[in-house]
Amino acid sequence: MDPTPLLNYISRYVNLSAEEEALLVSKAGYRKYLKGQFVVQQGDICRYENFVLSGCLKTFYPDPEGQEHIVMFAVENWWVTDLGSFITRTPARFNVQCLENTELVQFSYDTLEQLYLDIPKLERLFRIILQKAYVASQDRLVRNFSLPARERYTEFRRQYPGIEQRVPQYMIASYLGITKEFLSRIKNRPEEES
Amino acid sequence: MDPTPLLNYISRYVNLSAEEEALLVSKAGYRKYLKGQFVVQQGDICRYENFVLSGCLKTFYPDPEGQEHIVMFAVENWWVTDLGSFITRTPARFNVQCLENTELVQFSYDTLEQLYLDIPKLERLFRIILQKAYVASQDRLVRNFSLPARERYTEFRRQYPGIEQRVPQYMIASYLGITKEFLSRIKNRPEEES
DNA sequence: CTTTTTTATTGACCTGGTTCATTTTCTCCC
DNA sequence: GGGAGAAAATGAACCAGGTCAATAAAAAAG
Repeated sequence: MDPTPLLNYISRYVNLSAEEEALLVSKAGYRKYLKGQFVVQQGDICRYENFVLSGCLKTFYPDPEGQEHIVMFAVENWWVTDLGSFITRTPARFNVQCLENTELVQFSYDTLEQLYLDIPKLERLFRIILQKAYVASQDRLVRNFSLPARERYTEFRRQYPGIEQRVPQYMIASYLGITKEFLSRIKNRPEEES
Repeated sequence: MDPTPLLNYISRYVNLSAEEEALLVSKAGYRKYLKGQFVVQQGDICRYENFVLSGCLKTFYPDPEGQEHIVMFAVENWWVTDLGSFITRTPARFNVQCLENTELVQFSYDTLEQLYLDIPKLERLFRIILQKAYVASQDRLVRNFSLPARERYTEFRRQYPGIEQRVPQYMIASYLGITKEFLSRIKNRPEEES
């Protein structure tokens, strides 16, 4: 595998020495998945924090009535895992599935904990990443409360310009929290202006 | 001020030496607010990360139509700030207002950045706190998508048993993303069973 | 190219939750 | 205690978005 994308990504937040980079890479796992394969399966304990080198994945959750709700998409340079399961060693509530053939860098729980001790800068790295992720999650919550579906869709396209071309429309509807039928109507009955 | 609650809280996640604790406390600000006062005001740059020693606050956001949406409540032992504003030094999108007389421990941006350098364990502390906050935020997102209002309300009472007694009902409705009228109906038309 | 399967569109009807207006109940302060 | 303002309850009309069912279009398989 080529760890360059991961190291480039990290260097945006902290400066690792050459030795630290080497250590990190030596502890990193690498795995290829085919389209359709599950990286995390609901009910299992989620073993890895995953960095996406290439490909595209969805994190989703079947609700009590069996409807699938997509929590997030992940593409190149994103982290993806069931964080709740990963940090508490409890059964995953989400599934993570590949929507394309995908290459991941993987860090197991124990490896990552050891890396935090060996390279304290990683604490800083993940602190910063998590700050951003938390703010993004709050933003999304706010949008879901205060914007109607049509505007959430517009917002989605602004924020994830690439993804709409890569995933089917019914998954975008699920991400937005509406039905595929309603999203179809939104697209085909464009904004009647006053 | 008595920093004991803060130190107790921190000790749940990392072990600080006596010197580190002393340094932390020496850098901590302390401030009392009266019921109704604003700790963060939308449009200002949010200057502090705040730890609640006593009292109760709401973080809220007026949507384009002027409706108030409550993003979170904070009580004793919670952190509260507009994190997006705080970390990026940009105007706050949220307001944070006291619902009771409130005592806060405050860390300014520069102070906290310096503390991260002086006490690297704080990177770990906040990394762990943010992991939990992020997971909680994702959970809430999922609940908002997949549960009807009545069950979200039940869930809210399970998760925040104290708060319902401390804040007016219309604020809980706002937190749940429904109107005060509808919450009133939910409470007074109890779950018709089959 | 043709068949099969997966996605997307469209229509008719339905419902959870909103809006607005009115009334009742709670607080709390003089 | 009594009165004023805030909070909660209630009723009636309404709407954003959902459900179900039936095509149509596109993609994948052969």
